[in-house]
Amino acid sequence: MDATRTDPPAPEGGGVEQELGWALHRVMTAYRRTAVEAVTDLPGGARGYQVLVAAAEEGTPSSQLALAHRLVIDKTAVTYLVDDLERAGLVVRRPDPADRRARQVVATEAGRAALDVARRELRAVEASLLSALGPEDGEHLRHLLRRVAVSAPAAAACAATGRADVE
Amino acid sequence: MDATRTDPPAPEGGGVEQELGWALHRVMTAYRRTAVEAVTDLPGGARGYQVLVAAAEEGTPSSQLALAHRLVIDKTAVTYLVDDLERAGLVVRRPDPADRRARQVVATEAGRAALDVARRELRAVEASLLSALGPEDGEHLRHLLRRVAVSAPAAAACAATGRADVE
DNA sequence: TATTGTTATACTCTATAACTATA
DNA sequence: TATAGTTATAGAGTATAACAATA
Repeated sequence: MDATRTDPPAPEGGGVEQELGWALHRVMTAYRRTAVEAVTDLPGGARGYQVLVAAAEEGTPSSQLALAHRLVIDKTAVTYLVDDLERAGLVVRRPDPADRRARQVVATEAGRAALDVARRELRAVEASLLSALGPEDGEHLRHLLRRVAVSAPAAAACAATGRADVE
Repeated sequence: MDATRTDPPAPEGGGVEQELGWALHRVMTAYRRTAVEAVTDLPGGARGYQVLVAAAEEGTPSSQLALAHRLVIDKTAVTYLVDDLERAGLVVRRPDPADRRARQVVATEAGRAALDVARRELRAVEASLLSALGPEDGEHLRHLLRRVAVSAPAAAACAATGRADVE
């Protein structure tokens, strides 16, 4: 940093630094910032990466709507992301044999290769983000975050599924 | 939730659920979603709240630029947020006696009152978000997040301060 | 009638550059 | 020349509604 800054002196107890929202925003911002650089080759950036991860899973022929629910992004965004990934040859849309409305998104060989590369770079970025914690606390943070994420109501699903009972 | 969903069956080990980015995004989304409802009275939503928190701190006559650094939002956004908060009578801009270019942002009495209300509602929202963890693990997660947030490079400051040495 | 996927549209947040007034 | 604040603008990300095809 600079030597002539005016903002470092804020070590108080009641400041914004104590706010959960502040910490979440700051971590999220730092993560996004470094992550987009790590997966800059993938269409759709960090979100394209998540779609690719889901598409590369075996045994889970995800429909686009199921993808939207799991990734907590709007189904309209999934359309764009899959468009871009498909154009890049990383995934393909297959008709669902059981439901002719639905289309399964699966990764191609090129997609899996690209995913491997991206995953490695992303893991490095994550490690550097969590480097302030030791490896143990870093793993602990991942675990706690995952628990909260799983328990959090994916409220986006309400709009995505067209539920009308949530006035 | 609904009884006829198709996405719950994804309990695999290698899925997106293992991704740090997935957990962060999902937690952040859930937080933002509930937080904006909790502070719906405040101009600027969750970010307006953070500005108000900083403005209400004693002994820290924050300039707008210092605010931008701490909150990791662009200085141009601070202008809008302070505009709205000032129009609502929650903060005022005071000239910095030591630097006629700078303007200190301080909360008014009404601002402090609104902050108290908002803070209470936000604390309840946070508790419900972290309710899946016990009170102990919840506190632990806050602590770990804070450590990462503090250590994370506030890269936004580069653009905000006009540093030119970062290619 | 309800759901999957698509398109169109708007709104928020973010990022950058250009401008002013001070230093 | 550099900094604090403002304004304008463009780009992501997000949200909603409307539509076609299918269930």
